[in-house]
This record gives sequence, C-alpha cells and structure tokens, in this order.
Amino acid sequence: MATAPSPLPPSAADADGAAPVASPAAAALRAIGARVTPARVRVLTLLREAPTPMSHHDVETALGPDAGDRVTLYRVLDWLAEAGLATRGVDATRVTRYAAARDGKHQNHLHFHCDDCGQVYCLDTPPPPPPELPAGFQLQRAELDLHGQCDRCNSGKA
Amino acid sequence: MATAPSPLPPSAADADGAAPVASPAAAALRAIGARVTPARVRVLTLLREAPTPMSHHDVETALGPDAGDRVTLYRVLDWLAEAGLATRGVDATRVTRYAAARDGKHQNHLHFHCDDCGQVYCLDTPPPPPPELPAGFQLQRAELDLHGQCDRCNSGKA
DNA sequence: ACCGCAAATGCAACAGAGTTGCACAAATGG
DNA sequence: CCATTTGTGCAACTCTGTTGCATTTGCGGT
Ligand SMILES: [Mn+2]
Ligand SMILES: [Mn+2]
Ligand SMILES: [Zn+2]
Ligand SMILES: [Zn+2]
Repeated sequence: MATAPSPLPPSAADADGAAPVASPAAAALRAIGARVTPARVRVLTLLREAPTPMSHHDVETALGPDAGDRVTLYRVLDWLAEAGLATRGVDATRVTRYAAARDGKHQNHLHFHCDDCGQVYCLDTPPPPPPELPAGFQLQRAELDLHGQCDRCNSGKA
Repeated sequence: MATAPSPLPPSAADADGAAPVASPAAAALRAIGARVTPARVRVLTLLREAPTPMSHHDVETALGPDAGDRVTLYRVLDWLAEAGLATRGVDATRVTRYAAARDGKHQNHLHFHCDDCGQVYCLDTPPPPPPELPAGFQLQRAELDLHGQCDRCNSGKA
C-alpha cells in the first residue's frame, strides 16, 4: 500500500472513515493563509454555529471528548481572536468570551440575560442610537443588556 | 499630663497620639449608617485620593504594611462597591478595579466603561426606552453599557 | 463605663482562569 | 518523502478571587 493506487479526482471520501471535505471553518482558515488543524476547525466551527459568545469552559464542554488539551484550547481561542476570526470580550464576571467574527454576528443586536438560568438570548431588535459622550471619550461599542426571566424560566412558576 | 489641662471645646486631639478626627471617608461611612472600621477608612480614603481606578493589588501595594489581610481587603472593596461608595469595573486584562463613587446614585442614567482602565463613569444622559421583548420574557432591568476609552486613557496616546 | 451581639477580621485552604517552558507531533511547501 | 515551521500535549505555575470558621471589634443599649 505504499504506492498511491487511485487516480481519482477529489470527490468522495477515501476507504477510511475521515472525510476531509472542506468545512466553512477550514475554508476561512485557508483564506487567510493559516494552517488548518483539527483543533482550529473544530473550535471555529463551533463558534460559528453558536448562538451566543462562548467561554473557554463553554467550548471545552461543548466539544466534549474532542476538546483536546485545555491549554491548546486557550491557544486556539487566543489565536482565532488575534487572527481576526473571532472577537474577544470580558464579561462582568471576569470571564473571557469568544464569538466567530464573520460579518458581525453579535455586533448589531441586543442580548437578554436570564437571571434565573443564566442563559443569554440574542434578540433581533436593533440597538438604540448611541448617546452623546463627554469630550475626550471615545465610544467603541454600546451594549444594551436586558436582564430578567426568560420564557422557559418564567413559565414554571405561580 | 494625665489630667486634661485645657477647658477647650472639642477640637484638638487627646493626650494620646491617635486623633479620631473625622476623615471624609469615615464621614461617608457614617452617612450611610455603616460601621466605621480602620480597614474601610484606609481603603476608602485611598480610593478617594487616587487619580485612577485601583485594583486589589494596587490598593494592597499602596497601603503597604497597613494593608492588613488580603481577604479582608477583597471584602472591603467588594463591600464598598455594594454599598455604593465605590464603583467596580473589569479592565481589559480581567482585573477588577475600584474607584470612589463621588455621588451614590446609580439609578436613572448610563454608564460608560473604559476598556483600558476599567473605570466606570456615570453619564447624565437618560437611558433609552426599553425595547419590545418576545412573549414570555419578563424584563427586570435594562442596562446600556457604553464601552470605549475614557478621556484620561485617551489622552496618553499617539 | 460596661455588655452583648451582630458584623468585621484574620488565617488557611480552596477554586477557576489563564500562562509558561519544553519535548513531541503534525501541516505544509518543496 | 523530507525539512522546516508551526501547533500540540503535558506539567507546573501564577494570579485573582472565594469559602469556612474561629476570633475580635464596633456600636447601640444599659
Ligand atoms: Mn448575540
Ligand atoms: Mn452610575
Ligand atoms: Zn431562564
Ligand atoms: Zn480609562
């Protein structure tokens, strides 16, 4: 089996189980001339599908056994942010959260924080216009955080 | 010099070294009916004199030998924020910073968070009207957080 | 001036998030 | 297929903050 037997064009999967067909995440990586590694693809794919920004812990839990090494995950997340493929943010509890950076998914909408279950919901409602600021202040972003009870937590009570 | 020689009204210090004359910080504590403890007075005094928001580490270093216990310092800072005498903020490196709150009102106005120094500024601008929510969601409070660079952090750059 | 008790402190151990150094593995270009 | 560059895994470590519990202390009441 040393010599390549098949002159087949790049189409279906090999006799093996793994199908290296290009995922959107992998494409995004190649697009910036970066190495395509399983860890990066898995994490970026997850972030792209995630409805809300994810912490290191979130990602580790979501990936389960495929999460790989803790430190590698930190480095991948950090790298993604550095490479511009994800955005980094520190929340009120000092936890860093990451979100896929493509065309501002979490850029222009509101977040609702459920105080009961802690879930964060992305709302379609556009944010209000940013107000005037004192001289010398430079506005980077405005975030309207709504706090209360979500529908799920709200229905299970008196 | 054991017996008090002067029939002076309450002004100077006693025969002892310690002068319990009311510091502004102590006054602020009494004003809200809180216990006046050395730790609280020292920390609040420091925060009031500080030109920029201070982290736990900053305070500990600044107070030197008078800093007391690490945990107590955490609790004092936390308490000051809870009591409305200081504002809390998380800076870009995940470090919580505190600043003396000159006025204790955080009711009906906006907050500007400096991403560099972590300071929280209270703006006079009234908050925008809360938006519509999906069915089942109950709004408890809405907070418009403005993020960017404050005037102080903004001026020290190219 | 003295008591009593809630509130604050000190100490020690713990927890979570993120970092560093280094040996080993793997991606990519040739 | 090889060489080089880059990423990964592991262990140990730092930093920030927390929790439990015994002891002290501020302060209101007597
Ligand atoms: Mn969102
Ligand atoms: Mn305020
Ligand atoms: Zn909920
Ligand atoms: Zn600032």
